[in-house]
Amino acid sequence: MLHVAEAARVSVATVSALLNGTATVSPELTQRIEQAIRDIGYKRNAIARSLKMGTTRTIGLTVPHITNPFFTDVVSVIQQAFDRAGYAVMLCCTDEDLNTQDEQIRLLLDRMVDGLIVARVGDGGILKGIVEDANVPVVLLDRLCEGVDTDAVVLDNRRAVFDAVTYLIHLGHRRIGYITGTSDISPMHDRMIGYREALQAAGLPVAEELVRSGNFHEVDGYNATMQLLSLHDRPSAIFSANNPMVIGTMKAIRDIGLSCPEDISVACFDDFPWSDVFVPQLTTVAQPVQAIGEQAANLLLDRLAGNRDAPPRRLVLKGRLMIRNSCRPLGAIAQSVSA
Amino acid sequence: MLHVAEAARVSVATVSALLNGTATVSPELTQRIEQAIRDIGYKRNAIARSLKMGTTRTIGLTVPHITNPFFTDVVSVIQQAFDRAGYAVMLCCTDEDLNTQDEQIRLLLDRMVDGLIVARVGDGGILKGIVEDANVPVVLLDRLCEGVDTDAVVLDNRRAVFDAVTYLIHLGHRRIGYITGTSDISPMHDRMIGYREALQAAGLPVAEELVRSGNFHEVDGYNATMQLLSLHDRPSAIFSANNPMVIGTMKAIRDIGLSCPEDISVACFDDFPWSDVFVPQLTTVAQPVQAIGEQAANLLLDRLAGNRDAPPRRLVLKGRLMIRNSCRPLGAIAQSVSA
DNA sequence: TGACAGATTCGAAACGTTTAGATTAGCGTT
DNA sequence: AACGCTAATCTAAACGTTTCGAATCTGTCA
Repeated sequence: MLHVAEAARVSVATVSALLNGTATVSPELTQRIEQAIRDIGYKRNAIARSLKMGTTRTIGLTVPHITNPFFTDVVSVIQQAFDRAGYAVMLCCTDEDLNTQDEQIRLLLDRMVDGLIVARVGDGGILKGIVEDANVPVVLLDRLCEGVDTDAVVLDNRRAVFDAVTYLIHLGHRRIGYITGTSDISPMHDRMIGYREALQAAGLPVAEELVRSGNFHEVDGYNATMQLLSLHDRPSAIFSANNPMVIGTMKAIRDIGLSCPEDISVACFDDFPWSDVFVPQLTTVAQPVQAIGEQAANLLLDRLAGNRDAPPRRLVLKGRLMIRNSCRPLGAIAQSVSA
Repeated sequence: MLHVAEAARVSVATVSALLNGTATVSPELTQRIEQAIRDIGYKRNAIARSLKMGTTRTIGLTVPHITNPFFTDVVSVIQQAFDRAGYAVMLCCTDEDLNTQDEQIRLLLDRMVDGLIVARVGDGGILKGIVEDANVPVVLLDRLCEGVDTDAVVLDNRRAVFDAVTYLIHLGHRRIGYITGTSDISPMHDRMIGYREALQAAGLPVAEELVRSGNFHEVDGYNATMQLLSLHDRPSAIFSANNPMVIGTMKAIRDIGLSCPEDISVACFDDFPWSDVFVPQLTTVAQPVQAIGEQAANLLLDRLAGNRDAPPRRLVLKGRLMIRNSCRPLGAIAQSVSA
């Protein structure tokens, strides 16, 4: 900017005024300055600007795994929304590890991000302190956090799983395997409640051996399914907690020599584009990813626009059961259906 | 830092020296300073640091679509690599649009990223000028760019498609539909050559009506497949350019009432975790995503480490044909196989 | 004619660091 | 006692902006 100012024979203050439109500058100087900018190929240094202004127009976004299609989609939506608003997005993957998450958040905070969207991992960590300091607004995505009172967008997980399990029960299933993620995050907790309530509502027992948990990876789903399938009285249906884990479930079913839905019915959380192009077409609980991403972005953008001291807002969205053909009717129902 | 210095009764220079280890500071002052840092909860402002140092320890990464699993995986690997090196990653999606890409790159450059990894889109744009200015190192990912001479990591696309099509020919297929992306980017160009060469090597004609192109989206794959399937003499096999497009292909096959591989064989570019868990298990060309991401990161990290004027390096990696059961043998071969 | 208002433009401080070079203190030598 | 050397610390300038308040200029009006 100094060079531009010299070349145009004006002060840097005038260049700045023109660039920001903060004061009127005469046509003549405007012309000279614009010419100088073109000649020099000047680009404003956003770092210096950030330092002075105290805002970077950059936000931080952390997710456990970007390769999980649910997060991929949400990240994509969020990125677009902030892009439209002129913000840059720094993306971090925490790999479901609390220490990693804390490091990443520190990294982002060091770089003075204006706000944070966090699909958190583990419990606690530095997140709580950050929200309490209230220097940078934080929006929780997908997962609430005990004792952290801030804006959040989540699914009605309890209800979503309740509906899915109830659907399986209506098909005649009595022993329904349930594969969950690590229990320390809110969605897994709520979904488990939905599972139990659905069984109870139908007067069915909750058999603890039918509940398995894993750390969200394909291999965890595989192992959990193997365990379920080698039970003496194995389940006739399995509900799996997310996309990577259901892939493990399908592989386990294949490897053990069974097939879906003939021998075992499968449903899972999270829908994806190819859910219905292969055989079996998977019955899933679709999350409104577009809405989730947009709402999270909007909550943060609203804070960034200055609405700092409104009370924390919590948005709860509804999932949608996508019934396809990976679950088959059992017993009497099967007969009436096939009749 | 000023407050810390005051609280510890030292100068800011000493605090800085301690923090950066650029000079020895006495045990006594060290202790006072550390105490003050704890008391105040001081965090160094990376923006001010960046301004002074001229480096942000942040890189920019642009991809056409993060929801394409290929890019998702590569982004994930790259993000991890830079995270390990203490860099932050700003992610942008260009949506296969040159103007968007130019805007995003400008946004990143404004923010003084130290380097750029670009899976480019369209042709030209501001990319060329940036590489020539040589202020920030650029690594091209997946796609080369005419006239832009810089580090790059790409696949041997010609060879990969040559192998895949040759495989189909060996199965007895003679009319092989080919669905490509927009032809202005290098991989699509090279792959097309691979397709033609494979046909020619087998003495087969290249029928132009069997070649269709689309803009990488599911719907484009759907439309292209519909066109291929409604040809008078329809192909017995289809090779589809990427993951979203092959989903469209599978949907079109289903909607038209055919099935794969019985009526039509399908293969595609890019492998993904669930390629082999559903029916049919897709035959694909797997790209070494891990290696691609790591190499791209390494090239850039090397430049960032100061190796600025080494000549541009171009890494060409090999794809791998993953043979599954979405392609069936035809004619005489089919008989000998089933015999 | 002189004072005043409004429109432009400018000088300089500030944002929070890093760092070159100056200063100071401590200590062994001669 | 004077000197030089080393180690520790400090002063102040710089990075590239924004912005406050002051300065200048041009008319206008009493």
